[in-house]
Amino acid sequence: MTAMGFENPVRTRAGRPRSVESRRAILQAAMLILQTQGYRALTIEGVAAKAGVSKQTIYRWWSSAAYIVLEALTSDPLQPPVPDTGGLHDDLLELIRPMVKALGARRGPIMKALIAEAQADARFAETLRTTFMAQHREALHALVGRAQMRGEIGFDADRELTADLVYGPMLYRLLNGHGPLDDAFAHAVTNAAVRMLKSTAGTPRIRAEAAE
Amino acid sequence: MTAMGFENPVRTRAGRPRSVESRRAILQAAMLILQTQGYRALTIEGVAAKAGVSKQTIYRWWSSAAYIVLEALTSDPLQPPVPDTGGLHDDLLELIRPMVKALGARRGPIMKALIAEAQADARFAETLRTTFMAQHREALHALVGRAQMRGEIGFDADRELTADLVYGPMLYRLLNGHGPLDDAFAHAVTNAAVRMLKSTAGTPRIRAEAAE
Amino acid sequence: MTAMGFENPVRTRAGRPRSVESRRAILQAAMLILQTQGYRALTIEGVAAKAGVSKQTIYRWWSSAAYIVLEALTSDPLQPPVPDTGGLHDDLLELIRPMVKALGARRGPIMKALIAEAQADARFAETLRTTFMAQHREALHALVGRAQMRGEIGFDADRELTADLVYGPMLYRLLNGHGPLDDAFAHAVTNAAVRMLKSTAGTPRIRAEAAE
Amino acid sequence: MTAMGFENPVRTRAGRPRSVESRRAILQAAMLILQTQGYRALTIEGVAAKAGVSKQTIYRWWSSAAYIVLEALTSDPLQPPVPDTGGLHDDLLELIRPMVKALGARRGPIMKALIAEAQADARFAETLRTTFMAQHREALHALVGRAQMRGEIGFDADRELTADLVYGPMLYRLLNGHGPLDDAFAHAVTNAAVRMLKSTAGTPRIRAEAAE
DNA sequence: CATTAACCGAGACGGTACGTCCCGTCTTAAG
DNA sequence: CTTAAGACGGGACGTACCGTCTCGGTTAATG
Repeated sequence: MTAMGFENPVRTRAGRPRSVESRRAILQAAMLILQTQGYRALTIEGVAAKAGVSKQTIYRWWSSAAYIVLEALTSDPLQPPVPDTGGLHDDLLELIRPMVKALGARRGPIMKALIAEAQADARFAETLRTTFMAQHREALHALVGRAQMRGEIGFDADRELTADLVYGPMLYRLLNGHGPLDDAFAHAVTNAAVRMLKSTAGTPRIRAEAAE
Repeated sequence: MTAMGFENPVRTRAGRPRSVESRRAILQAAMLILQTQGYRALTIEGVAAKAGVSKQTIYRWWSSAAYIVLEALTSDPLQPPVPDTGGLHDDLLELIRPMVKALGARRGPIMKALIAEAQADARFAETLRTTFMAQHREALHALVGRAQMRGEIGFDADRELTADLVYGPMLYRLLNGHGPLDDAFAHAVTNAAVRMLKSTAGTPRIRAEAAE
Repeated sequence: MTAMGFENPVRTRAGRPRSVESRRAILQAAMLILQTQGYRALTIEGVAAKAGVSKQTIYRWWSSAAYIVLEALTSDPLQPPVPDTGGLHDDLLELIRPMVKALGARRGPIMKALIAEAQADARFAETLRTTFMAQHREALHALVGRAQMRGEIGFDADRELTADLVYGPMLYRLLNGHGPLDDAFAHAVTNAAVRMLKSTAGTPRIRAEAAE
Repeated sequence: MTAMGFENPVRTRAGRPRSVESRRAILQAAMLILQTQGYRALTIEGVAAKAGVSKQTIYRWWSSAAYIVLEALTSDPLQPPVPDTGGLHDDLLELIRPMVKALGARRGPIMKALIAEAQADARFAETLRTTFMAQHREALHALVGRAQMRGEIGFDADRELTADLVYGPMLYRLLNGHGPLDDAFAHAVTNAAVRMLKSTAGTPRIRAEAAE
C-alpha cells in the first residue's frame, strides 16, 4: 500500500509504461526544493521544472505537492522500529530517540510542511493521520502492551493518552521551536512518561473519579 | 504592546490618523471568513472586499493574513488566567480547561491556521512564539513556581519540560485530530502532569543520570 | 511578418497551439473599448474581461495595450495603396485621400492612441516607426520615384522631406485638432506638395546653397 | 495670464499666502523627472516627494502633471520671436530655427509629453491648442501677412495651410523620430514653404478649381 | 493683538490597474 | 497510452498611483 494520492496501476496495460525515472526525479526535486527554499516555494510548476517533467505527469500520480512530500517520507526505508529490550524505559527511549533525532535534523522541514498542509486540506489530514501518525502510535501501543503483560505497569494505563504525552511534546517543539529536539529531550520525555505510567499502578480510582 | 505586523505609532504624528473603524472591520471580516470558509479562503482581497476597505490599508498595518488573525486572537480579552486555588492540581486544571475548551470549539480553526502559517513564514513563527505561546508558558511557570514554594513539588522540577508535557498533547490533538479536546482530556492531562511532577520530588538523581 | 510585441512561432512546436479565437476576441474587445470609451479606458484587465480571456494570455502575446491596437490596425487588410494614374498629382491624391479620410473618421482615435503611447515607450515607438509609418513613407517614395522617371520632376527632389511635408500636416491636424481632416485638406496638401516638387526642377542650386 | 489648471488669485486675500518656494520646487522637480526618467515616471506622488511638498499643494494649483509641464514650458521667457528681416524667406527661417533647435534638444521630451497627454485628455488638448500652439501659428500668420503686403506673395495664399506645412513636418519628426531636428531641416522646410507660397502668386485659379 | 482664514507637510483612506505567480485543465506532437 | 511542452481561464499576490480626506502646525491680513 502506498501513501500517494491516487491508486497505482497494478496490471500491466497497453501503451507507454509509466516512467520510473520521472517518478524518482519528481520526488528528488520536491525534497530539494523543500530543503533549500522551504515549503512556500514548493509548487507543482517548480517541481516540474526542476525535475524536467511536465505538470500533467505530476498530477497524474499525485493530487498536490503535499502528497509528493508524504510519499518521499514514507517511501524512505526508515520506518518506526519496535524495540524489545525487556524494559519499558529502554523500549520507549529506543522508540523515541531516532524520531526526535530525525525531526531535529532534515526531517524537521518535511514534517512541518506535512502538518501545515493538513490544517488546510481535510482529505490530506486524514491521509497523514492514518498512514504516518497511526503507525507511530501503534508502535507505542505495542510497547506499552508488552510492559503491561510483564506487570511493569497496570492495565488501567491509558494508551491513547500515553501516545499524546510522548508525541505531543515532540510535535510542539518541532512546530513552535522554543527548544531543541535532541537526546536530552528524548531522555526527559521518556522519564516523564515512564514515571507517569508507573505511578498509575494501584491508583486507578483517582483517574476515574477525576474525569467523572 | 501589540502582536501586529508593524509598530503602532504611539506619539501623535502629522497626517491623517489611522481609521479605527477600518481596523475593526478588517479584523471582523477576517474572523468571519475564517470561521465560515476556512483558512484556505482567507485572502487579503477577500478580507478587503468584505470589510469595504482597500488592500493597501490592510498591507499598511499587517504584512499577511496570518497577522490579522493573530491580532484578532490576542486583542480578544480572553487571556490566559492565572488561577490560585491553593493546590497544584486545581490550579493546573483551571489553567488548562478554558484553553482546551476553546481549542475544541471555535478557537480550533484559528489556532490551526496560525500554526500552519508559522511553518511557512519564519518571521511569523517568531512573532507567534513570543507573543502568544510564551504568554501561556509563563502562566504555567508561575503556577508551578507557587507549588514549589508551597513544598508541593521539588525544586528540581523542569518547568520547561512541564510546559511541553501540558501544551504538547493539546496541540497534537488539535493538529492531528485523533481525539477530542474536551473536559476529560483536560483532566487526564492535568493528572498526568501532576503525578509526573510529584514523582520527581526526592528523586532528582534519576533524571540527572538518565539524561547524562 | 507581424507587428506584435513578441515573435510568432512559425515552426510547429510541441505544446498546445495558440488559440486563434482568443486572439480574435482580444483584438475585437480592444477596438471596441477604444472606440466607445477612449484610450484612457483601454486597460489590460478591461480587455481581458470583455474578451473572456485571462490576463496572462494577453501578456503572453502582447507586452502592452498599445501593441494590441497596433496589431488590430496592421492586421486590417486596408493597407496603403500604391496608385498609378500616370500623373504625380493624381497618384499623390489617391495615396493621401483614403488615409486622410480614415484619420478623420474612426481611425483617428486609434492613431492618436498609438502616437501618444510611442512618446512614453521607446520600444513601442521603434515598432510603430518601422512597421506602420515606414510603410506609408515607402509608398510615397515609390510614387515620387516614378514621377522622376517620367521626367515630371527633377532627380534632386528630396524624397524624405517630401514625405515629411505630406504626412506632417496630416498628423498635426490629427493631434492638435485645429482643422478638419477632409477632402479639401487632402487636395490642398497634394497641390502644395506637387507645386513644391515641380518648382524644384531646374533650380537645384538654390536649395544646395541655401542649406549650405 | 498663465497656462495652469486653475485661476491664480489676483486680489490679496486673508490667510497664509501661496508659497512661491513650493511652486518653484514643484516645477523644478517635474522637469527634472521628465528629463531624467521620462514622461512615464512623471507622477504627482513622485513630484511631491522630490519637491518636498504635499500632494494636496500640487492639486491645489494644477489639475494634473501635464499642466505642471505646460506651465514650466510657458513660464519660460523663450517665447516665439516675430522676426522682421524684410524678406519672407529670412523671416520664416528666423521663426522656425529656434523652435526646431529647441525641439531637437531638451524641449523635445517636454513637447512629446504634452502632445501625448493631450490625446487622452480633451480638456488639456484644448488648453494646449489655445495657449501654446495658437501662439506660434499666429506668429506665422503675421509674418505671411507682411509678405503679402509687400507683394512678395499673392493674397490668395492659405495661411492656415501654410502653418500646417511649416509646423506639421516639425511635429512629425519630433514624434516619429525618423529624422533629425537640425538646422538643415529648418532650411529645407523654409525653402519648401517659400517656394510653395511664391508659386501660388498669379495662379489662384488652379487651387480654386482643384479643391473644387 | 487676538482672530481667523488659507496654506502647508504629512500621511491614511477607498479605489483601479498593474504585471507576476501558480493553479488545475487542455491540446498538440513525439515516443 | 504516456510523456514533454506549453497555452488556456482563473484567482490572488503585493505594488504603484490616483484623487480625497483629516490631522497639527504655520503665516499673514483683518477686526
